[in-house]
Amino acid sequence: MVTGKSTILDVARIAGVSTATVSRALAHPDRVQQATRDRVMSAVRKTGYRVNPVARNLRTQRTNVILVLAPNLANTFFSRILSAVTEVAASHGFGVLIADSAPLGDHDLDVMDLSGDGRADGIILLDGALDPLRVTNTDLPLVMACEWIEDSTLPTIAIDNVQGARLAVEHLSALNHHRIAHIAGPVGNVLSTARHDGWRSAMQALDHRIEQNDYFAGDFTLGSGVSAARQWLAQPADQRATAVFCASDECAMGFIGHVTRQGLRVPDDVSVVGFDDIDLSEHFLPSLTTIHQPRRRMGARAAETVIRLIRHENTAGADAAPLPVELVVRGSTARR
Amino acid sequence: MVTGKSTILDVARIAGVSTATVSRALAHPDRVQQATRDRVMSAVRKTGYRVNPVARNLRTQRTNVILVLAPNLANTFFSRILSAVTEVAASHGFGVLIADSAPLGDHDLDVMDLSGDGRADGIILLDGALDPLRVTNTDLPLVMACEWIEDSTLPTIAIDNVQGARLAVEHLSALNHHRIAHIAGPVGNVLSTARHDGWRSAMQALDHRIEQNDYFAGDFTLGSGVSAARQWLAQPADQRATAVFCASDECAMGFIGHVTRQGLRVPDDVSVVGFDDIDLSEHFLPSLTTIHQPRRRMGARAAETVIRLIRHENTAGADAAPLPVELVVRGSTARR
DNA sequence: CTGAAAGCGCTTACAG
DNA sequence: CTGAAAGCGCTTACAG
Repeated sequence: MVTGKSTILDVARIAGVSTATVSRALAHPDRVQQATRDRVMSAVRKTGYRVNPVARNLRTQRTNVILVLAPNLANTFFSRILSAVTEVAASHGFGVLIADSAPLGDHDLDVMDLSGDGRADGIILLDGALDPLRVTNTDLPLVMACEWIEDSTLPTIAIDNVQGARLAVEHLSALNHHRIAHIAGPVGNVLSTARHDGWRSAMQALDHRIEQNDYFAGDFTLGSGVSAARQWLAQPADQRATAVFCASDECAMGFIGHVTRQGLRVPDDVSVVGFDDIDLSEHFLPSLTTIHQPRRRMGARAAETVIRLIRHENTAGADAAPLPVELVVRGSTARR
Repeated sequence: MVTGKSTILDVARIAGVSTATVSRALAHPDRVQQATRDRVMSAVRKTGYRVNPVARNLRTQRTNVILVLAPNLANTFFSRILSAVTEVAASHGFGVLIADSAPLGDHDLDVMDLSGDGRADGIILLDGALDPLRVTNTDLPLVMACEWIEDSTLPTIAIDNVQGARLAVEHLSALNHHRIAHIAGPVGNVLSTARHDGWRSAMQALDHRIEQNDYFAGDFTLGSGVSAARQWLAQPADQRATAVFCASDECAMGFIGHVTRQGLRVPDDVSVVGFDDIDLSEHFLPSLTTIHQPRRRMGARAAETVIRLIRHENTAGADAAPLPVELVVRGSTARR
């Protein structure tokens, strides 16, 4: 019997008790007499009453929700992280709300925004390009995950991107490749920078010269893999890098797709390594050699960390060592 | 100069005005004298004040947010829909919050939940398995998108799934395939059912018999494509379907990946059609023939519809005809 | 075990 | 143009 939205007062009237009792019957059933509780519950059913979360939040100063701010929901990389966050949060009694952080960058969020206090008890920020001071009003616990902010002291869950790049380069080098090109991620992004650095330093450590044409700009997308492939193909065949390390799996797939359609073969004509190990990588043709990121663990750890912060529990180890990455050798790389 | 969280009262005191004036200076600058406004703004800056959205929502009974409930954030299919929703919403002054609808199915959300009134002004529900009566407290405008609920009168934005399946089958038939198998989506899902029906009726209309072994259970995932491929391969080579229509692109990629790794070739040995046209489909090897869904348009239309509902504007045409699908012929299908 | 009352942080008629 | 006051829908000490 649902009729319009009813408040706690409606329920109280029907049950013949005070609103305080209704509230207690719902939140602390043991603190109200059995008979009273029954009357309340029946009134709740009769009215279809549900507590207004906003009113409750305002009163209790808690929301039991964690807000996740992601830079790009169109990036398949985040999905598994989000589901891990949701799971862990649920097991601690928190709900998870997700918002695209891109709009926040544009607008002026000085005074009003999606993320402010009151809507959430804590924030997980996946976007290293956002100024966290602008994201939240001072007091809200905030943890960074995946990306990070240089010189900040925020608790951060991330992998060792430099090491990931190094593993890729060493693998290729061990297969006798010396000319190893790199297709980078978006300029300015911390992940791009770290992977780029890892590539450069590993090349140097192995005494492989980096040719001027072996760096390709990109942005993690399929499309950027395609356009890098075009540029690479435009180089004289005998002067091309024999292997390519891509800043993301999607980019690698774009590269392989284009190059293959142009008649070359991977890995026979060129070896390719990705980064991320998204679900599709093992099913791609050829299956993709890549750097595995523990996405579930990152999500879970991020959730645990904010929750601990929210509860003022010991946070030691929160910003501990980066999570380990792993080289997964599959079909897109071969001995030269 | 940010020091703890400050309230409107702090600002008022510093500016030497009432809280009413602070509120007005922020929300309706034109209604307060220039000089006063300046004092308020400077106090705002000094305190780092941001309005508490929860308090405002409670007072105004509006949130300016739209909540999107998605069944599975790990499904790459939703990302583009979500970004379209976010864009359109932003252009109308609404923020978008996203939540995983899966946990809602489990728990008892009779009394408290993520989606209740107060947190959002309207809901876009992408999950046809959820009972919308339980999702929202009566009054919140709700529109279904992608999936729908049989026999409900909710405004619904969807494509013609039966027609999509039909296009796939007709394409394959025109390429001289008569044995066209189907790998289905999850049982009970409206999309699965519609695509399955479309396959069956198209086969019938074309006078192609459906062999008992030509239906494979699945669930839209890569993995389900792989296991269908195993079953298909287990059939005697001369008794297998020569073409497969998959309920999703991911499933098709899983099928192609496995079958190729087992030494067969697509499309030479078997033609495959997917459904969705996700970003990767054109880059996959072979590129995937599939049914294109206008994901951006669906997201945009869903957003426009809820917003119109929220504003009590004319909703005519909201549940108009389904959006058109389109066959995209690429490399995974060939003449038999 | 239950109720009256205060208060969470805002906004908005209503006066002036 | 500005302020005092009420009220959005709850919860929680505090009495009884």
